[in-house]
Amino acid sequence: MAEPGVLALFGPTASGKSGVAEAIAERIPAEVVSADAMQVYRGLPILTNQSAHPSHLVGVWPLDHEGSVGEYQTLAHEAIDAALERGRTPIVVGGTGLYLRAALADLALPPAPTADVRERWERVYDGEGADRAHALLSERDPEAGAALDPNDRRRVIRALELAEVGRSLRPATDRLWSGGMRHQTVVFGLDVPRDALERRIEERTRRMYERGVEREVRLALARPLSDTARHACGLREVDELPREQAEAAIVVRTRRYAAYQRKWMRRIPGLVSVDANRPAGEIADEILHLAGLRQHLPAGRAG
RNA sequence: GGCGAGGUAGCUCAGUCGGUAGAGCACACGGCUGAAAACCGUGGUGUCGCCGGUUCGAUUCCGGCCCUCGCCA
Repeated sequence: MAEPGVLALFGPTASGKSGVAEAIAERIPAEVVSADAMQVYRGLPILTNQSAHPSHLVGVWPLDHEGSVGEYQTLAHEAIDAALERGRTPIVVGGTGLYLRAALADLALPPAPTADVRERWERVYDGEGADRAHALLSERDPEAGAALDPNDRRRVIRALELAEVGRSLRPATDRLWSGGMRHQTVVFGLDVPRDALERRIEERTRRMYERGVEREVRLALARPLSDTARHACGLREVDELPREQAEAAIVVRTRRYAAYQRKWMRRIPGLVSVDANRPAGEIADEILHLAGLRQHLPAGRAG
């Protein structure tokens, strides 16, 4: 059996993904590739919980850059392929389900909109109403119209943009999770019981303040921010609320995000679930064993 | 101790001129194709503080008690 070319790690916030990736990288020649829509940004390392361990696609975009999955996909493919060429195992570590998927597969992403086209459809949606915009969409792209709720402003506008250039938001093929991977890949899901995760989230939030998020956020907000970066969990809370309230609000938001990530975990086909409520080294050993990868430097740990 | 306000969902609160109740947030579930830590959809999870009275029927009206907050002692 061929050894897997790519390892992927997915799990909710605070499930210990980066620690496990790091432990794997200590055991085999590997390179970590991040699949996280917020850690790609440079300037909020504490808030977005960037790890000190070297990793591709962490901190590569300035905060005023309007990022996208499409752009990320290209960069991720380059990083993964380059690591393979160096004879190292890429470990794709993600928090963001869509980004992880884009890194591993070849999503046929439709073209990006031009600014004026988007603006025009936004005006239609906001000016003539959701129902009118949705009706217009149903005329031009009945399939997309049927699939979307008129209230889904973002997608209705996007679908109208695509219809204008002869594309569709609803291509018949290339469903999000049905396509194949670009390389031989095993995806591991890190599983942590909810109450344990809750404690880790609380702990992490407290530490963010000890490490100086308030200053970090103040500096970030003093400069232009893209809409994407503006949505980082906790940015508003740290800025607008006193510490105690902000901490509570961030814990709630992070918990909700973790639930959302668990949802993604459930729909990744072939995901191998791993108990992550134990030391990172143990998890790394199990993952390497399950993936059929031999450890190169078992030194003091050989069994 | 006296006066006043209040006790309804996990939280903040609305409401029922007597027919066992509903918003926001939280939570659960589902969707998602160049914004994904985003966006959209579905779902009410409840001893209406406790005990008694009036009533066919009380969370609602009456009495008592308990608790919280404020003001005065």
